[in-house]
Amino acid sequence: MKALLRMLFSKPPPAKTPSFNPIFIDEPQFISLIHSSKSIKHLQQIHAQIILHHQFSNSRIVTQLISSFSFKNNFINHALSIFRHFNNPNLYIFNSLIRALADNSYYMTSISYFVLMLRSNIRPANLTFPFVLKSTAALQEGWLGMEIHTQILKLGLLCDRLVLLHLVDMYAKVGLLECACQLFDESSQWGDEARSTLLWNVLINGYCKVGKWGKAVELFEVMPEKYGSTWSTLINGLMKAGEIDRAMELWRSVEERDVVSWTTMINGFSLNGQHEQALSMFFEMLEQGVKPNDQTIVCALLACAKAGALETGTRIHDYVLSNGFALKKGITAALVDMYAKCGSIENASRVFDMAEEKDLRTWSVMIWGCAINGYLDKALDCFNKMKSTGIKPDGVVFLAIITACLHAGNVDHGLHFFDKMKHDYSIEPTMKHYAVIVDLYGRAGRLNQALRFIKNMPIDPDFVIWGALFSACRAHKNIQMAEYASEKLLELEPKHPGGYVFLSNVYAGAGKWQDVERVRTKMKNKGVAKDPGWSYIEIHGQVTSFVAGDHFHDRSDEIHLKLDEITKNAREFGYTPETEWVLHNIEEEEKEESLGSHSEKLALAFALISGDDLKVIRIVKNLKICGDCHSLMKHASKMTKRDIVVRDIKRFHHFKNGSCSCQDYW
DNA sequence: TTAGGGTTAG
Repeated sequence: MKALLRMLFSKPPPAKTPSFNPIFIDEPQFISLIHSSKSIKHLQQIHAQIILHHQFSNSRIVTQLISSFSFKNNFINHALSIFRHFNNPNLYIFNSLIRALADNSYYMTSISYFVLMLRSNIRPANLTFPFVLKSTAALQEGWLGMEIHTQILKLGLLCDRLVLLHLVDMYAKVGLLECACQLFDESSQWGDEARSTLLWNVLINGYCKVGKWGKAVELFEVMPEKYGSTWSTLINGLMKAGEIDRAMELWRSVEERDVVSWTTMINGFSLNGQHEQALSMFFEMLEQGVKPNDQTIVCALLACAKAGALETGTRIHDYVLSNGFALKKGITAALVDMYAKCGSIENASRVFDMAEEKDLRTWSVMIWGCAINGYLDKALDCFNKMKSTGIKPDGVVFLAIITACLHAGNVDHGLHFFDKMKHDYSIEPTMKHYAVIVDLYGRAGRLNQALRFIKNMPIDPDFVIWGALFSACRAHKNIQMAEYASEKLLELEPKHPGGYVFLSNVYAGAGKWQDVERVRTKMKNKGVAKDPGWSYIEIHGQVTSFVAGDHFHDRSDEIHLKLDEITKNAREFGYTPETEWVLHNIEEEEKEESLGSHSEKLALAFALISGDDLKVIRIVKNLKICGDCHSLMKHASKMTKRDIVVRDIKRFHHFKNGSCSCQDYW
């Protein structure tokens, strides 16, 4: 093979006289060359040779070429261009293109080539349908699925077990479970061979995906032979439905727990916000001698990222390095994400810089990391570098870069990128993009512009949009506009606690206690409960969570004593509790007490009594940090001479020597 | 046979 490659690339045949060709390469040689090609450049050279050797109408070779190009991300256009230059494409050429498009998420285009195939009077075969159905499922187009079903019937291909499998899968994925069930029942006519365990699996998966896990359990129980993955599917379904205990019970009953079932549990705990359990499950798995795969590592790192568990994340990073895991794109992106979300942008950058392969997602997590940590310049630098490597930014990258502008308070830059995305890249903004722009205007106090922007949006503003305007009104004390926004919020989601909490916050801020009471009563009458605030802290690799007013911790008394001490000392440095952040109409002293038990403060006190050697105290909070806690953290960082890092729902606050990286703008 | 499968996933 090496000799053949050398022969090919060192002495290409003269381009102008292709008929005179001293080196003859036959079909099997070309095919094995394509299979062994390592880079895109290599493939392009082989493509050139195919043309020079007049082999461009050889469908066996071209089929291989199309699939090879499609395996490399971002090169699907090469596959398309090869297809377009092929005269009279046959079944194989069509199949390989349809597959290439479906595999690269170009679902619509793959369907359109399927249609073209039919119009060109080329009869689809069994191997055409798995990919066409995959695209249909992804597009969520049930009617299209039915049309294709008819085609399959006409061609008599329903008895093909994989065609049947994909058809049932498609119906389950587009939510037409009755059709899936009917097909499943009818399939018994072809015997057990056709009705494979996988077919059961697909149906059970379908039920889980629409949240009908009860039905899934029923099917599972009557299933003749239980396949490993079915357990995982079901456990995953139960976890997604929040049925943690049932999932655990089922998982315990699995005799041979494989990597996938462990990963499902780890991921399931994480999905339910139980990151501590997710991580202890991961370490239990290691203790039991089960080797994690890339996906397990990604899930475990994700749990660290969510809980802000830097120490544990670093431990997993060490594990990855010493156990021969290749730093492929998935793990790299997860590591960068973990370090960035744990507030360690230095380590995130280090992993990122060392990564051999950087895809859109790797760049994307890095830019997000810069954004939430408040490094606009670094985010911009990454954005430009990414473009120079030829990767085109997508909507998510633009969202990250605009968010970076938001946290840096740079309105003009943010608006510039928003326009650039629309006009230069033809990316249609999503609700999230609009929300960031509203936030951008709102935080800068440009409330009228924000409102005008919302009114001119081409899509109907959702809860988040009005919420962003609302927060801005609150910060800039515009009660009239806040009331308007809150009306919109309550219209959209009358059961969502956010709308009520927002409104009572505004009234409380303005001292309008009667109005606060009115909102609170309304909230109670409608049975709406406020989201509890919680915080995570990791000390010596152990994650602990606190909720506001928490007295459940073993060392609760000590924690509260320590907190009193910090507050007292802070007062001597000029800290006064900012009671406007309390909702209730209560006496000043009580208000102070209510503020005093916010979960991030409890976490801080816990860190101070248990981690003498902690140089940096890292806290993760599920809501936005309140002004009072923000103020106390600043004082605490100065008094204790320790850095305090708080990640709230929006961004990072790095407190150092009495000031915060957000410059009090958040 | 020029080529098709499910489970965990940011």
